[in-house]
Amino acid sequence: MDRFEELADGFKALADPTRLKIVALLNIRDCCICELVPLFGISQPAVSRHMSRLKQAGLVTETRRGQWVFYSLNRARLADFTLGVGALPDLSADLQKLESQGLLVQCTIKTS
Amino acid sequence: MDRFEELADGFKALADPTRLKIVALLNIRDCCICELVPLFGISQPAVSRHMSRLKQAGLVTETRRGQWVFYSLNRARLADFTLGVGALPDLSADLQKLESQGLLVQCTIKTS
DNA sequence: TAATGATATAACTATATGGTTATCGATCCG
DNA sequence: CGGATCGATAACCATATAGTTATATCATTA
Repeated sequence: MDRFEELADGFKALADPTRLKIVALLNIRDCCICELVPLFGISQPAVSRHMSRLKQAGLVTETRRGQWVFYSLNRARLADFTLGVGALPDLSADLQKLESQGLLVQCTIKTS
Repeated sequence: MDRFEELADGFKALADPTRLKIVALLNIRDCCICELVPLFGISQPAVSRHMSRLKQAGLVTETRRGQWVFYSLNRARLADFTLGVGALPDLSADLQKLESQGLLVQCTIKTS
């Protein structure tokens, strides 16, 4: 696969509004699938597959903590496509809404 | 359409290796369709539609000169998606190959 | 061990995408 | 005007994508 195909694949991973929102959210805080589901109007498997796509593009990494899998933004990789994270709208309000609804996971388990 | 959809549309325009090559080429020199066709293994209508996609995303502008339509890179717009043009491989060699084959248009008509 | 909860995967559907060939429109030139 | 060239559009086809529901996998906990 030549460089253009590699780059195109990366852009494909970013070429979806839901995945861009995921990136914007992970820029604020590591999240697990169950936190993201109520934010988007889509099913858990749909969120999971979006995350797989981001993972395959190297844009996120995962860490299992107990029964949850937390996803982190790979900012260095994101920079490869030089999407300035600052260019994304701030979604703090959405997270705050989740928190006010008690939907944020309070994970006390240490990273394995 | 919210900001995320707008951004996603822009990334979609960049999420194709042929279009990335077109961007890389336009970064070197304005081109018309007939110059690009022999560079890619695809038909003239296919190149034309790729260009439409880039045009719709605001990434290129067109200028008719006689029977040719020259396309220019909108670098400011490209910066919106902050793809550093420098991140793209240099395709000068391809253009030189075209030139050596006499396939570059020598347009003497002034911009209308 | 059994039940529960979080993710991932499978199978399916509808739409989007990227290619083709055929054809239309516009411009230039004899 | 008539022919030739460049580009755009139309119609079609194959594949990719993003969603769904159902189910499997893995970890926690009673």
